[in-house]
Amino acid sequence: MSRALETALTGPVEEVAPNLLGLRLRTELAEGQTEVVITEVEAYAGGRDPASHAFTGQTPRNASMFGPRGTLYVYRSYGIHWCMNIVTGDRGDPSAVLLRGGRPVTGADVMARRRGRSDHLADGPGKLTQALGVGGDANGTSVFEGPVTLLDTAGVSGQIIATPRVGISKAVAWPWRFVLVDG
DNA sequence: GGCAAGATCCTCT
DNA sequence: GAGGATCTTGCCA
Repeated sequence: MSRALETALTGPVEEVAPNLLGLRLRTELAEGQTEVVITEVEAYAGGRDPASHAFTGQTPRNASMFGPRGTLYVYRSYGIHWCMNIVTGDRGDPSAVLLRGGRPVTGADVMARRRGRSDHLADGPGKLTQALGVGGDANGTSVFEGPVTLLDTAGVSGQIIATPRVGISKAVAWPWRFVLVDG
């Protein structure tokens, strides 16, 4: 694993979240290798964030958010989609970054097969997990060990903008959504 | 044991 | 632009 990557995940989640933009996320499964550049994230600050799933404390569902830094928290959204977070807090601190979107760089054909279409492969939380083949079995695994692996930046340049978060009903005004735009 | 809400996506009009 | 699909979790009785 890369010490630099672990350092990039260390600190207040709202400062760590933009660090993830431009990094690569890779899965290597039977269907083939797929890799995206992370272009959209949201910060969720666990116990001090009313919009976080961990705000009311630890439950069986969100237990992986209380794991060590780099743990994946994967949950089912609206009974249909999977959404993926990377834990950034120390063990016991459920701060995490929701991965909302990415740009395919490797294995776009594999993603298209998984998605059943060739456009909009990973431009949303549910689409990203589907394109990468990530599901509930990845919950609790570490991005430093796989099967979902966080990799260093591909040298992507761009501008980072902060906006309010999407799809939540609490603390909606906090500008904790970060987007990488071409620069 | 029942109920309400949810960090979404796709199709159709 | 609007609405339906679909199901798990957590809370309350």
